[in-house]
Amino acid sequence: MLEKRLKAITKGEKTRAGIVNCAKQLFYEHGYGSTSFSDIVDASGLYRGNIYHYFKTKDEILQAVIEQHLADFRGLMAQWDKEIADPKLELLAFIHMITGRQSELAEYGCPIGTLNTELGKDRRDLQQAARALFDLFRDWIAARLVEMGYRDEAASLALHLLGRAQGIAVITHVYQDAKLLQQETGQLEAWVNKL
Amino acid sequence: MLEKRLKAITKGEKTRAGIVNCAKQLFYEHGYGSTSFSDIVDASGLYRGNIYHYFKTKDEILQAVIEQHLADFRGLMAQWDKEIADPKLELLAFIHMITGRQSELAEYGCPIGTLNTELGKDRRDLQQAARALFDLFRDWIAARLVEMGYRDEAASLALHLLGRAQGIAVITHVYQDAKLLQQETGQLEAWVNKL
DNA sequence: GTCTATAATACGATAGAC
DNA sequence: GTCTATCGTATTATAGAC
Repeated sequence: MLEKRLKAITKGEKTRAGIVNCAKQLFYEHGYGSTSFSDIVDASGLYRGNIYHYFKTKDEILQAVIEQHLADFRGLMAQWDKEIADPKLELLAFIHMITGRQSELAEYGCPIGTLNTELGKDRRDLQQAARALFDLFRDWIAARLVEMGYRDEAASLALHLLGRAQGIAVITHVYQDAKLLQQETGQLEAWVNKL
Repeated sequence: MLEKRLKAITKGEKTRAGIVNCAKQLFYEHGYGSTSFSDIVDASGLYRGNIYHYFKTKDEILQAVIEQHLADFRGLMAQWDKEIADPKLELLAFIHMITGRQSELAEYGCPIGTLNTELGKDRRDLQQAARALFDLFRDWIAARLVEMGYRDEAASLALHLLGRAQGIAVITHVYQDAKLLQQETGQLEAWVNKL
């Protein structure tokens, strides 16, 4: 029992995390609707009943996937906040993240944008949860802009930056061309530098 | 027989057009994957076999829907070309189209962007056809920019404008807020005016 | 060209043994 | 917590009468 309390990750939690990570990747690559429960079963190497032991429905898996995305990005932002003092350089780090993931973006689009776009059409209940991913970036960007001296404009400037990034992701995905991403992120960097 | 040749639209063509228009709306509102064949049956008021008489598969319906979109937008562009002499004012008409459709965009996103995003994930064969919608706008915008004196930059500026429009559509859809669209299109208009 | 019945399969979800 | 078998439904598509 002591051992159990000391160990941060139990076996069950590890299994659960494996399911979530498999589903996260599948949902990203094929979309939520196009990923079947059996796809998750096959990719995870587990059995159907085993997965249903952790999640009552496929929708619940998506909820966990969204929370995992949130945790991932919060980790990234915490790292930026820790390592980079200048808020403008932090915003450039955000753009650098996009260029660093250019091949994935060209193949599957933006993980948070494509998810919200899919769910926004006829699963608004779930899209409301996925929207938190946009809020996370919007608020973090706005906070950096406040640090830079922008006050009233911070919120709208943050959405502008986020929108530009989304537009770049869509174009890159549609044309599956990372070169387009590089051209456009260059202009977005210039926009940030002029702030 | 003479009568048949003189009539531009036969009964069969009218039925076919009805199917395509129903499917176009359903695909836009709910996505291609989430729209079942039965949904199209119900919305069209026809019978299953009747629809299968015109289209062998659901994918074929999508092909026809994409061609309908192409025809719709070609019609719009032809109208702009006819009525507006100044190429810069034509680009502003393009942006004005976006603001004019703000409520649909907030509810369902951009019809061509969301379609390409969905198909780009695991139906690349169909996305290749849907990409023609992006090409249509890209080429039309680039042609206007050439008229304005831009030569080498026309292609990349066209993709920039298209990307910005897509980004605005995504943000508007995610937050289901037409006000955001108005703010951002205002900035995009300013960008065009500065050209 | 219009209509109905149904095939064949994939889906999410459940039951219950171990 | 691990595994298998199966239910009920929805799916795309076909067959064939009218």
